[in-house]
Amino acid sequence: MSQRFGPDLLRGSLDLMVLSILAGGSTYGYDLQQRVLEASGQLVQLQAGTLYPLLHRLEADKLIRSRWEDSTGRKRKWYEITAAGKQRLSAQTAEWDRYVACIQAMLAPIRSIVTRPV
Amino acid sequence: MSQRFGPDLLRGSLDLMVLSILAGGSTYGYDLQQRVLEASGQLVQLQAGTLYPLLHRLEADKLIRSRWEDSTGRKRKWYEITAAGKQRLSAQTAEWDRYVACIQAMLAPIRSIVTRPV
DNA sequence: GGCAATATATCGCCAGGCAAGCGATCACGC
DNA sequence: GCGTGATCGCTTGCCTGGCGATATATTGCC
Repeated sequence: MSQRFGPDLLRGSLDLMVLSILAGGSTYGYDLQQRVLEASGQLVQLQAGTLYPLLHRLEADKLIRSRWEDSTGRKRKWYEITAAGKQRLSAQTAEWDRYVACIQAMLAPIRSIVTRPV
Repeated sequence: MSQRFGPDLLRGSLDLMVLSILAGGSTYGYDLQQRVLEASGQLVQLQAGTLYPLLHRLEADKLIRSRWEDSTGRKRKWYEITAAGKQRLSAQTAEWDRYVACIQAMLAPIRSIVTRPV
């Protein structure tokens, strides 16, 4: 199992991850957790104490919508991305891209200098 | 002037930026602020209330070292990166690269779907 | 003298990740 | 039946760290 990422790194893009997963199809919390884990190559282990407050926040912001479903045997809360959520996703993806480009540019000079491995 | 980045995005990599600047040469706080601003294409405006606590934190962790200097006319506090700081920089750069790759992979599927601009 | 820029610093607010814990349900083996 | 572990949702409290506001002093310019 490779190393996980620090909380501060994740902070910027957990919304992004969740929204992107939901953009690929509706699902419920627990499954979302598994999907993020898998999609990240076991690197992002979304904790329950992180996931549920996050979902509630996104719902409060009308970016996602929820519905209890028990017809599938088990009582689960399904989440679906809204139109506003898709807009946010695309905006946030764009911001992410700009950010990455920005940091890469800042790191470029030192990549050649500090390539001394421990 | 392009849009700035949200605090949550910056949170993951401000240390990285400061260390990378200092790896390129010693300098003092205020100048560092200007350098980050310039190096980021005016996108990262490091606030004083962010910068100084950050520098103190890095110093407490022995990643940088400081020295008051007033021989250059003005009294300024110069910061220099330590050996431990360089190691941290290289480790954090590696983590950043892994993180970016991870997120890019997660976003890849939705890039083709949600390309509907507002 | 007045005012902006330079230079460092601190305080309090607040958002949010996360550990820990809770309660409930379901499947499986014994 | 009964324990055990996975599934499923949720909450509380801690702690970190960016940021606005504010303080303070110096320098240069008009």
